[in-house]
Parts: sequence; structure tokens; C-alpha cells
Amino acid sequence: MNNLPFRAFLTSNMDLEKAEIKKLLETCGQQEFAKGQVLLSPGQKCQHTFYVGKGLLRQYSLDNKGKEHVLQFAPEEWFMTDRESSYFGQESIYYIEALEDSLIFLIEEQHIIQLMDNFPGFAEFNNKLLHNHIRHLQQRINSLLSDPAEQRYLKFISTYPDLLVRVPQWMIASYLGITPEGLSRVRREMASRYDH
Amino acid sequence: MNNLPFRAFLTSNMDLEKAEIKKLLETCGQQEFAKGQVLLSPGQKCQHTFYVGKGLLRQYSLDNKGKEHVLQFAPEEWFMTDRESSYFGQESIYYIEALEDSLIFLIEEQHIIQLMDNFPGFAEFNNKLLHNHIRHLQQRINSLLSDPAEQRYLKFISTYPDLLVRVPQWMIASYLGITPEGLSRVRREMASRYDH
DNA sequence: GTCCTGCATTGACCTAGGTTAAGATCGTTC
DNA sequence: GAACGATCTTAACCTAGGTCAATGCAGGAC
Repeated sequence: MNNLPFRAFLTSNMDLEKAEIKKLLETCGQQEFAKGQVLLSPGQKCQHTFYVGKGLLRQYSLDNKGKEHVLQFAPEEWFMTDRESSYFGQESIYYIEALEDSLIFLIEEQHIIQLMDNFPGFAEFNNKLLHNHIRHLQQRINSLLSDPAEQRYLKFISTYPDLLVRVPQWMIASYLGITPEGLSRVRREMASRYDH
Repeated sequence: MNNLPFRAFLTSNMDLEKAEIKKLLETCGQQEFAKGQVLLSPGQKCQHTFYVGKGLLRQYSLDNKGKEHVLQFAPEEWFMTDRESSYFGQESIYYIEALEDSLIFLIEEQHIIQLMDNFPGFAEFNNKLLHNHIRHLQQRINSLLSDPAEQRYLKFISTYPDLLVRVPQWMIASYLGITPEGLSRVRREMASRYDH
């Protein structure tokens, strides 16, 4: 089984022992998703945590006016799941979609629990992921409360420089909480400040 | 030691065994904070997780124009900490302040790790807290992206009806991401819609 | 090639909410 | 009770960003 990307990540980044990594890789499936394919839809229960070996995922919601709102992007080496749904067993209100042809490793929620029970290193590893997630969400909220659109865009660029070229601009706008037109204007104003 | 509020919470809400609860209560201190007292300031490392036995805490940041932005409130039976700081060992950029005279139980970060290692029930308990936190943050982001101010206010009322009377209105406005004047207007418009 | 379809940009106009400044209403302190 | 500070409200005005509609470009698909 070609689980190399995931194995490499687990080996290099986490304090996991060989046995733990082996067990994790054994219990998780892998699947290719084509660009545009949907991994999770509203109304479904999210059964997996997705690890992105190759490609790019996004999570978004649809408001009552039919407008999309991007909650997260997940490029290579990121995990994505709807924890509201997978952990609490509720029906999700989000979409998760592949933005590129992607190689995804799927970890079932119950396996996570099993692994945590049996491997202390894995519990720690999971703990770290959760804290990382919380840190990101908290920073994002603080930015949404404190920063005007241009600041948020600048922060996005410096935090995710690679996404800038992989993701259409209107999705970045959506992530920032503004319209595509709004982002276009922000960019124009930034540019006009430079060619004096 | 009068740790009754915390003990009662742990006993009723979590799948913890007596030994685990005993251990947790033994290792955590408790302290009274007067209204207005600050538990954490920017630049400090957050050493504790705070459990609110009585009273009310808030976490907020200060932007470069000197404006406050409320990230969270924590009334009775809630936990509060700056996980960005306590878990990752960074200096905090937030304040945590008591909004009322409060009885707080303090759990040191290292004790949490110890407890997680030694008591599987506690690891699960902690895991649940983290997921809950993530759920809240995610819902808040989605609301900030999707909802106009009035919607956000209505959601706040239905989620935290008690805070409505315990927290000054300008702090609620700050939590919602608008100015006090803005919230005042929203309320007026809501009211005017009812006395036709 | 031509015809799509999706994305980015622009400009004119609009609106939700920010800003400023002035009261109104309090609970506190002396 | 007078004086004070904090909170909330109101009103006039302002601005960041939304809305709408038009235009310009790419790639594909054929």
C-alpha cells in the first residue's frame, strides 16, 4: 500500500513509536478524489478525519441566501474533518470538497478513540492536533474582530503563501469574509499605493 | 478545602472515576478574584486552566488602536485558558479578567499532562473539552462570516441568555464584532419592528 | 478556429455599521 | 445632596465594503 506521504509525515513530525504508526496506517484507508468531488455534504454524519497526502480540500457552509463561506483550506500534510459532526455525532452543516485531484487518507472516528486508548503517544499526538486547530480558529476570530479586510488579506498571504496561487481568488475572499469584488478592490488599492 | 462546586461538576458531567476526581481536586488550587482583577495579561505565559466555580471571566485582546475585542466569556461551570499560550508555551496576547467577584479553580498545565498520562478517563474528559471548544469557535466563525449583526445578536441571546443581564452591553457588542452604538441601533430597530 | 463557462476586474450606486459628539440615566463617593 | 464616572442612547455624518451590471480574459470542448 502506497501510504508513503502519510508515513513520512507521521515519522518526522510526531513523537510516535513505530508500532503506533504501523497501527495507524493499518487502520486507515486511502482514496483518490477528483477535483470538485465532495467528501462530505450537509445532513451527513462526518465519519472520518481526512489527512491530505496530496492535493487540497476546503470546508465551507452555505447560508440561507445560497452564499458559500469558506471555513478552512487543507493542503498537503493537513488534517481536515468536521469535528462538530464526527465527534458529537451530529449531522454536519458543512461541505468538504476536493479543490484538486487529491490523495486522502481516511481515519475513522472509532479508530481514533481506540488508538488513543491503546497508545499514549497517539493521545498526545491527537491532543496536539486539537490544540493547533484551536489556535488557528482563535487567531482567525481575533482577526475577524480586529482587522479590516486588507489586514486580513495580508495575514492570509503570509500564513498561506502557497494557497494564493492554488485557490481561486473568490474563495480566498470568502475565507476572508468579503466578496470577490471587495477583494479585487482591496488588491487594486494596495497596488495603487505602490506605483505611487 | 471548599471545592464543592468543582467536585459537583466533575461528578455529574464527566465519566471520571472517584480516584481521578480526587487526584484532580488535590492538584488544583483555588483562588478568589475580585471584580475587575486580571488573571492574565499580554506578554505573560498562561500557566493555568481556569475553572469558574462562581463568577464570570472574559478573555479579550487589545488592537493597535487600543480597542478591546472580546473572544470569550466564561460563566459558572466553564473552563477558560489561553491555549495558544498554555499549551505552546508562547507569550499570550490576551487578557483574562474577572467580570464579577469569582471563585476560580486553577489547574496547572503540567498537571493536566500528568493526569492525562495516568488516568484514561481524564484524557477523554480533556478531549471532550477541546472538541467543545472547537465547536464553539467554528460556529462563531461561521456566524461572523455569514450573519449580519442582528442575527449574531439573536444567536448570542439564545445561546447565552444569562450573560445578557450579567455583562454590560458594550462588551456584548465587542463580542459580536460591532460597536456599542451599533448594537444600540440594532436593538432599536428590532424593538421598532414589534410596536409596529 | 468558434463557442462556451468560470474567473477577475471595473464602475456606479447603495447600505450596514463606524465615528463623533451630545444628552440621559444610573449608581457611587464624598 | 452634589459631583462623578460609567453605561446606554440618539442623531448627523461618513466609509468600508456590498450589490449589480458590464467587460475582458482565459482555457477547454467541439
